[in-house]
Amino acid sequence: MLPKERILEKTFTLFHKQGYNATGINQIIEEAKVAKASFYQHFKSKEDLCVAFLEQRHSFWFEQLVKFTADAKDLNSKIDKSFDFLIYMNKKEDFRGCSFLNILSEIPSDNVKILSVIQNHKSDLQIYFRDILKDDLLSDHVYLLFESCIIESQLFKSNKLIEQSKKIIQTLI
Amino acid sequence: MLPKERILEKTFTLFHKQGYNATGINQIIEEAKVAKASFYQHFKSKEDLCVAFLEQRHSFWFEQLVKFTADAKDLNSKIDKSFDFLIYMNKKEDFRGCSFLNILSEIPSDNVKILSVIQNHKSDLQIYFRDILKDDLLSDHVYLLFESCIIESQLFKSNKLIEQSKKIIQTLI
DNA sequence: AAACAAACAGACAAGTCTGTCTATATTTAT
DNA sequence: ATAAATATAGACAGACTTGTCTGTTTGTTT
Repeated sequence: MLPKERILEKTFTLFHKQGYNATGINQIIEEAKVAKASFYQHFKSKEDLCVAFLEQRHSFWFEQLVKFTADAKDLNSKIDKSFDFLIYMNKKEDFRGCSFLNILSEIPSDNVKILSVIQNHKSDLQIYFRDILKDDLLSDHVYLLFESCIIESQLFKSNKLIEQSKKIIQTLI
Repeated sequence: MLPKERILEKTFTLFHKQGYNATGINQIIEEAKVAKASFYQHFKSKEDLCVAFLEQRHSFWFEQLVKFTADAKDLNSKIDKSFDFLIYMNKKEDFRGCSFLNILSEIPSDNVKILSVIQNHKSDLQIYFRDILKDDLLSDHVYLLFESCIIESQLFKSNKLIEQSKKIIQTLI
């Protein structure tokens, strides 16, 4: 496995687990067993690594979501399974929430480079629901519930409001 | 004005504007014109200051919300005005979002002291909607929309999804 | 006026961080 | 095999962090 791959692999777990600011370059290169000079050959800065991380996380997350909801036959169960995906991820990742929203809170608000990667990710999620539901108001509605489900389950370390949202959506569609 | 008050006043703006980790004790005491030894006489650690900040922010925020929605005559306009409050705050505070959720993303997930202050704040918000709407499912529904409105307007620096939520809620009540 | 408490300035410890550098070693390609 | 690219270890700069400490000055209360 190449150094760059080892860096990205370690970054993937550490940034998500500890957050951006709490994870130092030194920890990453130590655990990835890569020299510091090698690190800076592949990534010109920590910010650069952050962008690479978010792009990787974007692909990973959507792949998992699509896979998880693949066997849903109708529109209704597709949405339902999407919320089950959150429960699945909470268990898998111990209620650490959304890397994108977490990093949003960690960067200064004028960091356009990172901000736009986060915005793109969430726009794609909005589109995901729009493609399923074919209705702007309804899909935004579901998107907003989905987003708060991520936040609230991270905050209270509980899936309670996800279950509540599933009930709510039953009354909508 | 006493040193402790000057500290809290500066902390109030700096923590909200720059975030918790990006704001150092040194900056706070310098701008508050307080000696470092004096600071540590009033607050035993930065974490201690963070709790004091969040408690102050909690009072401030709810006071503002109650005042803003005070003249709403019926249930429907009370909710509507609550969402208008978000637009008002976004303008006033330049889309910096929720201090509680921002700090949630900045602290390690095992910091129970700070976490519980954040949880209490959000529980009170949940109760706020429950008291207005007297219906668990509906109030949770509105609470979840409200929460995502805060997040999304911070992310996209736009009130668009707040307006969208107001439309959505018209169809619910 | 004397005594006590509180605030002051600012040096300092001990650690963190990102990013640069030198110099050596290993791998890959021609 | 020779040359070029890539990886290594690790010292180092320079700036930051929180928190402690000493010693001085101000203000209040008795």
